[in-house]
Amino acid sequence: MATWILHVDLDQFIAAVEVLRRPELRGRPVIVGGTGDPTKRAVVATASYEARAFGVDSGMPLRLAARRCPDAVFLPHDPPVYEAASAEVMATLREFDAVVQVLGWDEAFLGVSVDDPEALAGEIQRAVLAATSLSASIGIGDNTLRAKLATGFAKPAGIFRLTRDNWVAVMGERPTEALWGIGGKTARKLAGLGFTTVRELAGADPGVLAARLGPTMGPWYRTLALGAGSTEVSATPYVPRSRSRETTFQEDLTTRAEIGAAVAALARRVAEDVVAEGRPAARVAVKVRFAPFFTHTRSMTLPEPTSDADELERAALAVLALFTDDRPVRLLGVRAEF
DNA sequence: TCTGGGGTCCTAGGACCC
DNA sequence: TCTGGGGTCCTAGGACCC
Repeated sequence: MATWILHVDLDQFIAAVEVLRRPELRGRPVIVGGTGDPTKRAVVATASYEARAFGVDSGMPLRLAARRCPDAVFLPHDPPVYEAASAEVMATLREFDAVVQVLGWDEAFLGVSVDDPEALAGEIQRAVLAATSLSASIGIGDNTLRAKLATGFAKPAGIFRLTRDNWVAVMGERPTEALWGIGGKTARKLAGLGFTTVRELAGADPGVLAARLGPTMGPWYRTLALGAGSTEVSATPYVPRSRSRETTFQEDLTTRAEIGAAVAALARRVAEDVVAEGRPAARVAVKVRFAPFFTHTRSMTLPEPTSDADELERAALAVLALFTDDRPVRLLGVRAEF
């Protein structure tokens, strides 16, 4: 039996969960994000395929989404409901003889040993659908990178296999940004070096990449283009390195008093999360996004790690005091690092 | 395009120490 | 002060992902 990595990814997950509890919305453009009011400061969490046909996608400001798709149904983001649906899906995946590594609400890698991975993928899709009424796409790969990218070709509701045998044929002429780990900024830098496609990046000189993109990241981008990825899937529970809370205000804050009060409130929410973690925080960071959209972060190592709400609040206010800019503030955030 | 919230990891410069 | 070299910690920022 051979070893395979399967990447299971739910289709339009958040929108699909919302449609399950409002069946009358099936087939309509549905956009989930913020409070569901498209005139507010917020972005799209997930759009249904019907809404995507209008050019609406995740991360887009709700106001723009409303302009592109005025007839869409806008719904508020409701994380507890998605967490519950996600837990059901993951429990279903764990019923299979597989190592399950959860990547987020709607994704997981499965490490499996089978002769016919497509047959297993089909069984998984049917089991998830039966248990949750949700549709999943499944990528099959000989490592995690290829399995993850394969899912993109499987959507919606399909199965696709990507291995060393078809890597160049499938990926070679695609832009470097198609790789998992290369975004727009890096793609532009790579293009500046003459590497536009995955095939070109695969043939790049690691030394050139290191000089321009850093000693670790530069050569790593080339290995991505070669299709290299981990063959290990780990079920080890995820241990967070930080916990944070942030808020974008509908109206910019302008006074020191209201900014201080908001940071104190965020610090106390973070303190609850730190207590829930059961480990003390070692650093505190404060993020300030000034109008129109300049973001700065300042941080401080605590004299002693702590989980105490008063101490974390005091530390957050001390870090806030390091900011001297008095422009209006549109976002504040507090992060605790362990 | 008036642009969320919650995370991770890497880079680079300066402080500090031996 | 005609003032090296290496290691580690702290901090700010960047890029990416879901």
